[in-house]
Amino acid sequence: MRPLSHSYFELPAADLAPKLLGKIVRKGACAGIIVETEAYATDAASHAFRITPRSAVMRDTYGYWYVYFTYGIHWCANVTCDKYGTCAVLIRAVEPIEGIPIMKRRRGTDVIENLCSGPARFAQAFGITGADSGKPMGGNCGLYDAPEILPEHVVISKRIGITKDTHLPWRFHVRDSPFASR
DNA sequence: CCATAGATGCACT
DNA sequence: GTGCATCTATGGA
Repeated sequence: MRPLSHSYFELPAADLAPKLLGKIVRKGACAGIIVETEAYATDAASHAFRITPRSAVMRDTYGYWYVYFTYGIHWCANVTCDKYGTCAVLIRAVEPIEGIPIMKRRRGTDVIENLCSGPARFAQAFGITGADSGKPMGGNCGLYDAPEILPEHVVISKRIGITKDTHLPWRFHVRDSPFASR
């Protein structure tokens, strides 16, 4: 399994987000196919709207993990990108492929469709936390190459769970995937 | 099926 | 002190 070419991460988030659909994400014994992403740039909904110590990795890197804690409970995992800008792609849902028993144990459910169908569910199932933030792709945790999803199978819609700049069509998911969020 | 409330803690203002 | 790039349980139709 070949690591995703570093040139992918040079792209702005809105270009990279649909290209990550169909690619493999792996951490340790867990692996899956990315089926839903969102792009965040310097729009008002993004943590990069104003750079803080937490979000500085979005400005300073591309091809790194940016993992943040929210709602007192959840971790959400992004891939930083854009060689010349400040961007990240949020991984919102994944189709589980390997390490499914581990995911079931971490998530506390046997329902496969619920293991990784949401950004915090995915992070919990894969064991991704703040300890992974600020690290480059590769090693224990990274993205791997796989065939692209055909454009006619990519659904473009508005981002979910935000209150600002809700009009931007920056959510991408695989049509009819039972593993996407709802 | 849908809608709402509560959890829970940290970053940021 | 405010507000989350969320999830789950619960209650009603």
